Amino acid sequence: MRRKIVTIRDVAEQAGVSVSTVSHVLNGNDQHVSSEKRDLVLAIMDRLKYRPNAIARSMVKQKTATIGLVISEIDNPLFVPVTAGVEEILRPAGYHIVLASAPDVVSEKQAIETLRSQQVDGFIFMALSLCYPYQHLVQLKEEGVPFVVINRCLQDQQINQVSWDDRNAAYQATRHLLQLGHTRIGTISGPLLHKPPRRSALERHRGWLEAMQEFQLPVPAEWIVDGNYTYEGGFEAIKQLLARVEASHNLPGALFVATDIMAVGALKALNEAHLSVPDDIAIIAMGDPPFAAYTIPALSTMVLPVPEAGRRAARILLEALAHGQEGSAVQIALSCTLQIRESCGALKSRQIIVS
Amino acid sequence: MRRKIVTIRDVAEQAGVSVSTVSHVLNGNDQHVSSEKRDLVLAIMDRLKYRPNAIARSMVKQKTATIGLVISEIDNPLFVPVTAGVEEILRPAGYHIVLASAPDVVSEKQAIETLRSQQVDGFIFMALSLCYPYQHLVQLKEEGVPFVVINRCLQDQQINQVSWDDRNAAYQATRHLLQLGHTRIGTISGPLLHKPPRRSALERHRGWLEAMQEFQLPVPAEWIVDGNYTYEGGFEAIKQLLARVEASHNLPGALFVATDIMAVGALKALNEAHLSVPDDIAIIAMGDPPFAAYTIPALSTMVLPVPEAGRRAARILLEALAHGQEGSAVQIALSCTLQIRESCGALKSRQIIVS
DNA sequence: TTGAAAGCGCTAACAC
DNA sequence: GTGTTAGCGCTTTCAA
Repeated sequence: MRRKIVTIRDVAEQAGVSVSTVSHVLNGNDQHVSSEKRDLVLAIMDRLKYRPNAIARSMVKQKTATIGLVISEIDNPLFVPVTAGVEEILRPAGYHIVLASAPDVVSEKQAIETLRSQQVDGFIFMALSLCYPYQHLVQLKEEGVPFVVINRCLQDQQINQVSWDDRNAAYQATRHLLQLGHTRIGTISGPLLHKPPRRSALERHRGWLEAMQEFQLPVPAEWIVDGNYTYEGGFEAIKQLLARVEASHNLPGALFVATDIMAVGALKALNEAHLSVPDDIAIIAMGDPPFAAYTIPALSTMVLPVPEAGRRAARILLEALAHGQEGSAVQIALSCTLQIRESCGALKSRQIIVS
Repeated sequence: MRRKIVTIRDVAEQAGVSVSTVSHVLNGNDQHVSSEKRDLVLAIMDRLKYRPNAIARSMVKQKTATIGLVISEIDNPLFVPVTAGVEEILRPAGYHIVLASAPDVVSEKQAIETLRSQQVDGFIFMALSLCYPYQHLVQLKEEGVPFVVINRCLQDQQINQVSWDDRNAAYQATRHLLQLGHTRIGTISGPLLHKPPRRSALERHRGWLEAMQEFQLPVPAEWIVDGNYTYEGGFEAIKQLLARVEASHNLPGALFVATDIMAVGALKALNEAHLSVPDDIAIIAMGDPPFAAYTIPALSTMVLPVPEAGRRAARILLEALAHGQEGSAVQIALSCTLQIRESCGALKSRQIIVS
């Protein structure tokens, strides 16, 4: 990369000491070096603009102080805050992050291979909640490579995992609607029929359902519509809902929408239909990306603690890196908090739960 | 990283050949190896689950096939599409990307140091358009390290740069408003008074001004308000504009808003003031992040070709990596295209330009 | 406290 | 074609 590479040997020569002495001051092994020599060496390094070669060091130490962060969808809004959380913990610990995006299992395997040949010390996998096969992860584990997995659907108790408690969050979201006095609550769900299944979509749907059933509220099939986790899906979901109830005029008074982006699409379709949110239909969503606060009306939503997931994952990994993997795996489900904005409106007259 | 590391020597031993033969098949130097031996070696590699050590290879080859991507703001919406564009070009060329976020000059210098000690082969710098000092970049250049800079404010003709033609884009945006028949056009600008200056804010403002002056249209000071490139800034800008014209009722009929996020804030404030977009005020913005299509009304905007900037930067870098830096630097200003959606409405009765 | 020397896993002359 | 060997820049015993 540079014309003339300054090596530890050049420094040693200039300073009139041996390479091992230079190496010692480089690594802060002060007990092995007299302070005069140390200062001298430091001065020479400075003068020569010596830059230690991390590659060479990694080769002998058999570790690189870098970890691989493999992301299933680089344009997922969760990606940036997770990365930020991971960085926040890993950087002060002296680790670097190398990123790989791997939209499917095949490219994930490839990414793992590549990163391993780059000698990363461990991995964090950040996924959609897709229930992919994960045999290769089990194998990674068996080979003794430390890693942790965020937001993935896998049953293995031996694998470090952090995720969100989607079911409970959806339950709480629905309860919020109930507390506001709503009883006619429909849902725009994530892709319930997707193959492979999407854990979060299933769990969120289940949370909504449980809340409804707990209060013995009707959940007509026409109020359940799949929005496929996209803006367009949310938009179409409303169109479809409206078409379904056209004859019956049986419109729900509120909607639990499984992601904010679908809620934004729903808002658009509702607006086109001249239906007001929250007056005609209240909406609560989940996720809380930046834009959730910027819609008209601003979205009430369950906030996923995304950076926290990154931090937790990083800490778990650091622990594994330091003390080996021998302990049993860590499994964490982070809980979400309610962020009340405008899309659910105020208390309605009759209220079925008080809590 | 693994208990027992399989090396090229193990493979050679098992196959009963020399390490150089193994190395040759590893590097696809087929002309130097008989096909029987090659197949044998390949089989052994497979059996032993041999994984080449990229670190060791880089050490001897004096290059790592990785480039450093340093980003000034990781949560800038431009970041992901730029990265995607860079990846698209670099990956097929066999390069890896290591990411560093460096919000200020100091951490940028640090990031450069760190990445250089990791022996990256080159850099791409992706910036806000801040006019930071860039002495360290000049020095990088002098040391012969190839790099290219995206969206940065620097005058050096010797440095590879790709950016957007902000001035012209703003000019075109304003012309769109003019063509629609607007003549009373205000602006919500980026931070014009920021230190260090922000090139894009200045240029966009200038583009608007030039269009207005070209048609000798009035640009009253009360129609120019600083929105600081944020949602909140856009929101407050409208509040302020409304306050300023409260007495005179001298409201502009259209607004050139320098970024979409400010436009979203403006939409909110306008909505609160019961002013309709585009009927009372037309809005055109710049940037075109995903949410620009999702607002109500959807934003007409000048789209910055962000992935293209990433691709260009990557290609320039690849070129420099392959053939050295001896040629003069490449400087590209990408032009933006108009995306018409809803926020400007339809043609008004009288129209001052036809083109 | 200091230094000499043996590698880390791989490539690339250079011999054969 | 194939093998031998000298490093790449650094850390780390082990002696001195």
